[in-house]
Amino acid sequence: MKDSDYATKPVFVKNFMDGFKAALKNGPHAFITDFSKCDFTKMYMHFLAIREKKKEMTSEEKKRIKAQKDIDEEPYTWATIDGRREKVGNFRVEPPGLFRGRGEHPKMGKIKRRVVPEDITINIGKDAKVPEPPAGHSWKAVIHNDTATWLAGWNDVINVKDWKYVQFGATSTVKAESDQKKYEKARSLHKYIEKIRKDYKRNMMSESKEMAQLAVATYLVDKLALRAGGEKDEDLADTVGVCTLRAGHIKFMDDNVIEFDFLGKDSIQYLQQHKIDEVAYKCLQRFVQGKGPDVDIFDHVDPQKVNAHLQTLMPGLTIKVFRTYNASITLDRLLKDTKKNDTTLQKKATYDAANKEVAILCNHQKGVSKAHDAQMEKLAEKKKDLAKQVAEMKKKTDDKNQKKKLAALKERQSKLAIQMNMKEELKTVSLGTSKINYLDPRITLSWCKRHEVPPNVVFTKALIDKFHWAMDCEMEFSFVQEDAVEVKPAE
DNA sequence: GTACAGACTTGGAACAATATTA
DNA sequence: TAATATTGTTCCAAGTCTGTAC
Repeated sequence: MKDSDYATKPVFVKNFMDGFKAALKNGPHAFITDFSKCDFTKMYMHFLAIREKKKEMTSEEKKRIKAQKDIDEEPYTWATIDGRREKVGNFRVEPPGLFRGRGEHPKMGKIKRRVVPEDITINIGKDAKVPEPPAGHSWKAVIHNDTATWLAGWNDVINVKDWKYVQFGATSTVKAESDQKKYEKARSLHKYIEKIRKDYKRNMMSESKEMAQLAVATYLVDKLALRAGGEKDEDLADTVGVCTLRAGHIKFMDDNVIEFDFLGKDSIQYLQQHKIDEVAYKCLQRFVQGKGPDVDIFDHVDPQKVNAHLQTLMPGLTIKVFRTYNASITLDRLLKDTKKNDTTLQKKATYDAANKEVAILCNHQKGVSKAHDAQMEKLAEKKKDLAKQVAEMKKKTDDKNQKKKLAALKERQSKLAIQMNMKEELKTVSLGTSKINYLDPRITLSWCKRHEVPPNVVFTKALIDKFHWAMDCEMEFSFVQEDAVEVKPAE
């Protein structure tokens, strides 16, 4: 924490000091009140030393320790549901520490106290043996709710209204079934999408402000894959989604182009310009008219209303289904460009390019790694060096292998160029999130079958396990069902 | 209709393991 | 073979959405 930039944020420092002072209040160190006079170097060095020691261990030592840890934890990693023994996801409670809220979170730096057995509610079958709490302790409660899938839970110690749950792991039947349902729902949206698009285009012109806002909000959700944007408490970071967009978050440019600039989930900036539907553009101008930058654009609707309207058009449809639908159908469409005779490596590049497109659509970002610039510089050095080698080789007219060597050098040059390009382009784009949450695995796996690409080229072991339910999908699987008519993306 | 608790999914960062390069 | 880069996994914060109570 010391070398992260949290320690430079006043809110963080204040919250931390409030907690720290309270902890010291009745002891011999109660005189400590000023953060700037505190020197945590000794503690820092201590933890640094532990980390160094870990690094120095031989891989055999590391393996031995890991194996022992696995044995110790084994009893806690399984639970039985409907007679099946299945993997538990997060079986450990969260350890004490300092709260690391994202963005400008008003509670960042608060001390997260230890969670004790007395905080924990156990949810277990009526006749099952209740796990023993640690000696001298007892559980807060033991309940038998067989309509919920969580195994244990406690009130979060920072946002007390929130609950934290112990859940089954990604490979479990409950998770697999719900994942499957999610993708089937997104897939069936395709059958309704034309009707829905017609509906919102018509309603944009409605006299009713609520109807018009409903329509424009749905349009933005469909076209830009934005999130719903529920109302948030004051004591959380100020982030927004469609329904909570404020006038200051959009700028009207020429030619029906709108610039969106707001902080979304996890305080990730959404900064994109889009040419949008002419009527929607005019509607938005009307919605913001006379409003200051801090006033809601969609003051007549909220996610509940949008979802209720969507459900009049398709059973079970909600805003987030559009994200899944548009992500999956984009992958489906782009993978069609895969060339039959390409090498596996080239096919993977096609896949990654499609994946990247989806990540940009969903605005999945990551921070630029600290080493990025240095790494790029290194590659640039390499590029220079290669250029020099090429120039020298060109002079060696007496070398009978000159042509061959030159070709090899050129090949290395082009590979390096592609590598540099990719690295720069992906420095802020996160590909993993859409793979885990938005892309129907059957699109990927059927593509693997058709193009003879082993699944582990595009999926990690954990993902292959998570998507076990999709492994035996048909080679001809198509996200767009056969009986569906052709539909173009939202304009 | 609205507010809120409850339950579950989604998300980036940190950390760990593995692969690649010098 | 060590240093560095890349890939994979874990952690836990932060969303969405449903059901219920008034």
